[in-house]
Amino acid sequence: MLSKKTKYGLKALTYLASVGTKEPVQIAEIAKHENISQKFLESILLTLRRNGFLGSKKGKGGGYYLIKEPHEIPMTAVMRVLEGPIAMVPCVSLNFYEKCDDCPDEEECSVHKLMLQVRDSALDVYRKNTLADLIS
Amino acid sequence: MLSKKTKYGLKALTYLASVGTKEPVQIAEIAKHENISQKFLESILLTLRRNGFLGSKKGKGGGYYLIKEPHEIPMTAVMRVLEGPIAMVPCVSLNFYEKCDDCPDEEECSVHKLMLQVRDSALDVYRKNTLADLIS
DNA sequence: TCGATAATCTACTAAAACTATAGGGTAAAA
DNA sequence: TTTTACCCTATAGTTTTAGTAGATTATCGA
Repeated sequence: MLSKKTKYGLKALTYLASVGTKEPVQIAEIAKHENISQKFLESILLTLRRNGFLGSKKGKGGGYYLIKEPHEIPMTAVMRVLEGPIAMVPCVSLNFYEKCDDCPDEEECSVHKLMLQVRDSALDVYRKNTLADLIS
Repeated sequence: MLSKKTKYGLKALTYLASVGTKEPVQIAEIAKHENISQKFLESILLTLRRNGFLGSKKGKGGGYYLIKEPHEIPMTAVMRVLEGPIAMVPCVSLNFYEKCDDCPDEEECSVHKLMLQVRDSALDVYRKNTLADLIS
């Protein structure tokens, strides 16, 4: 299940992209437009800023804005920051690999075999979608 | 993240399939072979039985066994029973559809648009894999 | 320059939900 | 009467989803 954090984060990014301008947009405006708890959104936008997706400006006329162009923001990057690993099991993760402690042989493991395919197919989708593709 | 319930369930099914025979296999044997907490596995096998994947036999010589042939068990069915909906958001779920209460227009929603593709790609994988495909 | 105001930033807390597991007893089959 | 699945309950731990309180920084008007 997709976490609300990711859901809200995606919606916020989409909103910022759809606004188009590089002018800062206030948290309150995003929260209201997308029906998101403002305080929760606050922390989400913060992590998006810390990870290089957003810039921010304090004080009057402040807010958040996209640093890059929407078509330069692949969903792989967004998902990894908001939702974590794309793989459903650490043993098939590209960026967060971990060996299963219960599994003696990865090559023989049915879960590994299946989840490798799932990861690849999800990766395909996330790679071919940028933020620009999600705006209608 | 894949739950351990699903992981263990898949491993148990794979083990039963790899044994080949229709003879009942005890919970303890499966648990030991796959390094699974026996008590936890117990409840997992129970739900697999209730959902028509396994048969069981009590008493001496009892245990669990596959009801169908491995190639007749698609991963879609297994995943839906163990992990729940394949979709990451209810609004793109085929079998568990629910409207988002915060989202005014699904057609315009970026999350909807992205997760629809993710669902379809995952569905592809699960549909073309049966239990038989996971045995090496 | 000095405050007032507007906004982000930070840390702490907490309720709720979910996950994984353990315990103990019941029922049925051999 | 032994062996096994079955069933119910509890619980520790983790994650999620926020809410609260205030600090910090930038802008603007006087």
